[in-house]
Amino acid sequence: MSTDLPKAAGKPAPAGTSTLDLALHAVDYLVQQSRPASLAQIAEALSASKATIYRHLVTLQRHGFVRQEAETGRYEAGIKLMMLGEALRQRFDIVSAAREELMTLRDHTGQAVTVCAAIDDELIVLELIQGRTLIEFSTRPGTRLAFHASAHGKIWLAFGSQERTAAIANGPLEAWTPATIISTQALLAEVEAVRKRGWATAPNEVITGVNTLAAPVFDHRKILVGSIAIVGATQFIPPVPDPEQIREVVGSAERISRGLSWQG
Amino acid sequence: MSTDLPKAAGKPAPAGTSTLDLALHAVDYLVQQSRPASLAQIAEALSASKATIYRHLVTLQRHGFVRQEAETGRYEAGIKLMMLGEALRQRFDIVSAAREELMTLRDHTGQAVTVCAAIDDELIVLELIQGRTLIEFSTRPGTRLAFHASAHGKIWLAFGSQERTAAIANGPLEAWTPATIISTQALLAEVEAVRKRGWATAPNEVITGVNTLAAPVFDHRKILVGSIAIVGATQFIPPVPDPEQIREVVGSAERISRGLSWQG
DNA sequence: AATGACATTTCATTATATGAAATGAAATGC
DNA sequence: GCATTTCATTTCATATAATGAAATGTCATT
Repeated sequence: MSTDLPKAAGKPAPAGTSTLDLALHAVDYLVQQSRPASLAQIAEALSASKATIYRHLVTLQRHGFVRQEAETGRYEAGIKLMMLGEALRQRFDIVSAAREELMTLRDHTGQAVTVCAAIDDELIVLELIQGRTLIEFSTRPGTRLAFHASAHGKIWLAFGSQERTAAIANGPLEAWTPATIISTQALLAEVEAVRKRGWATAPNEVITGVNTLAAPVFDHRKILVGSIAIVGATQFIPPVPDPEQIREVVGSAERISRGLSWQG
Repeated sequence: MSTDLPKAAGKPAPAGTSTLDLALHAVDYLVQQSRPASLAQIAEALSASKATIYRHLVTLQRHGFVRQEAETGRYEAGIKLMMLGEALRQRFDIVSAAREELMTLRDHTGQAVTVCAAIDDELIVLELIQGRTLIEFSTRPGTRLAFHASAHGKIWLAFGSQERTAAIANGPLEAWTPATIISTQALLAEVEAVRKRGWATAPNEVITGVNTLAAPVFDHRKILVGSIAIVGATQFIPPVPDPEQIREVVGSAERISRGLSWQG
């Protein structure tokens, strides 16, 4: 019974480095904690010895990923993570290409404006410009959105890769609110409708009382590279938005797309 | 970006983990690159073997710190860094305590509003609310500011720890523009003036043509926990700001401080 | 002074990361 | 269509480098 098929069932050798794995778990742990954690606490949470964790924290600290409270000696996540996050955000062409247009969109509609991009199986907010009323939930840059339960997500399902759309539609669809679409059929129908009309909404699907109106941004190859949206209370952005609002959002998206075409 | 020097004379053993050190350097490298990098390229840049780097990248990828381009197999920084950065930002009490007040401040002044906090020897932007005119440079959350060359920085020098103020004033003072204060004496005099009047400006000191007007936010123990500011072109925020602008900014800062007192 | 709660260091032990070279896979050139 | 180049990936023997238990240092609090 020679079962020497390496990748048959389980994974005996994950082919990585366990030292690094432990250290990264420590970073994750520290980010999750809202208060600085003691060395013993971290060691216990990760089932490692204090000495090991200590050495890793020293190295992480040298790199700025972790910082130590001067008074208590406790450890917490380092602000370098914020700097790295911002550096990463800047890499998306759409962020710089869209700036002025997004300000105009906000001023014309009065609503908050957001920009999203999908990377692999993650949909992430890249930009938020606050409108007249304060929108805080699920809109900060760095936030992850659900493909099936957000207007941005529907844009990506409608105009992004078909593989992703199939995978998402067939996967489990979590209900964020009672209005979230959780049936595969209903989702595919909605996505088809979005593709036809060129814009998407998600009234009450992320947070009850909040609606979003999104449109796609394409690059010079007509490949989807981002989505923009206005976000606001349902009283300002109705489930069926004003034609004027739709015109503004779709028009902005088209102008940004045109701007991206020039970069060849 | 300078992480460490080998400490020529003092300590022969740096007391860390070299494996982790290498992996963190890889993350730094990938964040700095604007394009995805090949395995060989990373290995060469870090003077390590491809096998080693490969294993580290696999582990980093499992944790989301790194991602691999599907087509080319090249590696780039992962969006998890953005998510961690945002999670970290949320931890600052002042961010949630100040939200509504900042919106009001923006609407009253029409200018962009920023919030900063200092951690150890870093001054970092935590929040930006765009005004009527677009302000982009040195104002994004996650950006690091110079203590001696920003209105936020002067607030921290005036109302923060005296050790830091002494260290910064005696350290090298880089000139960002011709107007940046680079003399220790001039800086200390300016800081003293800021302490007396309760607000700070930095006209043309960060970027020529841009001015910032900042004020301190204290917690219930009267300890400085943040600074808020309006940022705009010098034509909107003159080197000597309007009394009305000063009243708005200082008033907002005081109301946020009052809000923080209730959290005991 | 004595205690306790913590971060830090030491040190022997071996588990584990390592690099050279082989392999596989996919473009590119002739 | 075959040879060549350029990658990422895997293998494997070896020694480096990470590890945990326990000792030490440090700073409060009693």
